Amino acid sequence: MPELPEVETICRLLRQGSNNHPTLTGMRIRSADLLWERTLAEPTPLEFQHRLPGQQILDINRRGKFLVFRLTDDHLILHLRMSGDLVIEPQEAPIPAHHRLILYLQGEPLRLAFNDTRKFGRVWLTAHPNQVLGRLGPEPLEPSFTADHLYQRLQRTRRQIKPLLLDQSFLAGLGNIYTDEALHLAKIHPLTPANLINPERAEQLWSAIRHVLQEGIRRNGASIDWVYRGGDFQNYFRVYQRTGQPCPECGALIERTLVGQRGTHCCPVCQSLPALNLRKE
DNA sequence: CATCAACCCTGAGAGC
DNA sequence: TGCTCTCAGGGTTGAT
Repeated sequence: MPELPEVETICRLLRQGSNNHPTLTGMRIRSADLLWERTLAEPTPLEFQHRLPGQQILDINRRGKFLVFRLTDDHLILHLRMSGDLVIEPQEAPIPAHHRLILYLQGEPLRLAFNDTRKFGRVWLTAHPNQVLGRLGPEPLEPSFTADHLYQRLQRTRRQIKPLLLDQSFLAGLGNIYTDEALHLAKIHPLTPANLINPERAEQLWSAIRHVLQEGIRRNGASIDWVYRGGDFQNYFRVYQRTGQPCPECGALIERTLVGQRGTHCCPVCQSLPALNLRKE
């Protein structure tokens, strides 16, 4: 479940380097080893092998939950989906289970590996990154994403707020964890129709979204289930995976329901639905 | 336009 | 112990 904060954490690690490895920026890709073909969304494996070697990594950025490597001629774009991770390791190390794509680097005895247990992750090599990223909604942490901007967008639809926030074309970067956390912080029920959220509540939601994302980044993301990347935001969840435990605000027991086929955690007291049945016309 | 189900996958956990 | 079953999860696609 890498969401925006987890992808941002990985992005910074690759860009800035760590005790164990230097920055990837400026390095050249020597060769690629594609171990699971379906990981590659485009182009064909043959063209990928032909085009990638020799290209230099000019820049590493994040857009929504996508990692974007700007290369000499192309953009290398990765989506980690459920279980993906990127690791830098010695080029001669044994190849762990679930490695799907390995990029060997020039001039350093290192490789960059895409590990993805569930095989949902995808990689694109393209000269036209907008064809992959173009439908994404605004970046929630950008200054241009204001509370009023959010309110205006909420007004345009009657969709339930939780599935709407998960829709990457509405807003880029939220997944199940941070959506549940943000809705609880803003005291909004996940089924609330978006256009019933007034400017005041919209501002609370805007603030909550940015707060949980910034906290997630500050804690280096959340490590849950079998995916561990060193983050500890999971220790600060207010509702996510806390079914039956007390709400940090009011002490009522957190409930788990399904909303748009997604496991959803919320406080039955803090997050109440507007009285829809009283609405006329 | 909004909602829903199926699909892609694996491993963890439950039930037997 | 070891088998089988169910389920979670993001995003895409197609149906209602």
